[in-house]
Amino acid sequence: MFDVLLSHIEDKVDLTEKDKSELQQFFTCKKLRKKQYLLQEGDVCKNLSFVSKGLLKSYMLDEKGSEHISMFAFEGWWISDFNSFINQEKAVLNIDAIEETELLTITREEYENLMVKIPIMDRYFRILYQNSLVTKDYRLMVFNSFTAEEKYTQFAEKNPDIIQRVPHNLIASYLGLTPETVSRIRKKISFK
Amino acid sequence: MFDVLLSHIEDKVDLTEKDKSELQQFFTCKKLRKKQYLLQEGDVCKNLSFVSKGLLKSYMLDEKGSEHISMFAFEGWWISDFNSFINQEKAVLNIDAIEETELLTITREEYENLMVKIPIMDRYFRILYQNSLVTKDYRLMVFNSFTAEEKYTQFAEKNPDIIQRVPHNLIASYLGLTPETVSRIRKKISFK
DNA sequence: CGGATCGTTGATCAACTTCAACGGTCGTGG
DNA sequence: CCACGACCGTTGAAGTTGATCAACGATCCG
Repeated sequence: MFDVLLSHIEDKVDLTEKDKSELQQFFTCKKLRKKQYLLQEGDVCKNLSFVSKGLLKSYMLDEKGSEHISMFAFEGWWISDFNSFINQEKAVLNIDAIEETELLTITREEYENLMVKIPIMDRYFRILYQNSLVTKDYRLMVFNSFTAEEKYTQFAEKNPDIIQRVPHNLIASYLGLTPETVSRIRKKISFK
Repeated sequence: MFDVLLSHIEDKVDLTEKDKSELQQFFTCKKLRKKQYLLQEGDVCKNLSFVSKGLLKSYMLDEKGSEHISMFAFEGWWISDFNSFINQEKAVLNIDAIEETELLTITREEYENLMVKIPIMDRYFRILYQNSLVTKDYRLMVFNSFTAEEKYTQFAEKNPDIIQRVPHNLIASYLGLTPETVSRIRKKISFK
């Protein structure tokens, strides 16, 4: 499972053999069953987690108790309540496993140490965050400008794999729509 | 104006005297009048720009020609169509100056060279992007979960300075609301 | 088998938008 | 230096999109 992380890092930066052997000790392996929490709101998010296998979702709960999904995390993705992790404040997000999941986690403190010990990791995370910002910018644009139908169709086009793997009600939540609305949109576009 | 950038960088990382003297040559100074474009959609975003003075907005236009503001950039902020800048694809955003503005800009190529020549800049941008992600995550949560009134009131609380400086119709656009709705919300909350 | 989960459909409802009109202020060019 | 136009904020009335509420069938899993 550690090799998933290594190859993910080596996609972005070059690691020496020394880097590779040092890297591993910063991370702890963790397994989650379906529906198991990685983080609950109110707690401080202690770890940044790399998904080596499985699938999770992060979401906030509104006053009525319904979920608003902020992201899915597949193999090769990182997940946390990022504000809580970086600033060590209370988490507003919950994170749990949609499928059985294997994680490699690093604490806030070790995250800082990692960059000091292996400076190229600054570059790795710089590039990772750079790409992540592009994605978030796009998603913000979708929320700020698109109709329900546009939201769903662009998502379905860009992410056919996710549509397959994740129940529609979760996709609805991710898009800021109700399951009913998504169902009706799917019906409508199936006529074409 | 260059010292604004320097002090912004030194808030996050330590620079040597050598770093500082080398840094300047990567950047070009640029001035914009009110309403002047920095970028128009369809063009490739050549530069990442640091605002040393003034205020800009970036926005997309919908099919009806109305603006959807994706961000404001004040002194000390960076702005670009980030996807266009990073991937050198066509921009979907327009950027123009709300006030008279002074910028320090760097090209895509020089941005890469900068990191190679001054590796601590990887760390700088890693931290910059890290903070930026926290902000974008929060904004996504607002879009995904909040009502119009909640959007406005949380924005007003967190950004009293922006409310002062930017016309309400632009704030409405930033929040994904109409100016009429914002006006009505303001009226409503003024009763309290 | 029985309960939980998921997707679907219909009817009603609420939030926010759209359209239209108006008054105030600012700044710019004649 | 004044007048005019552009821009901004406000208000009212009507319209629309998507949410809510309720019910039902299908499937999956323990």
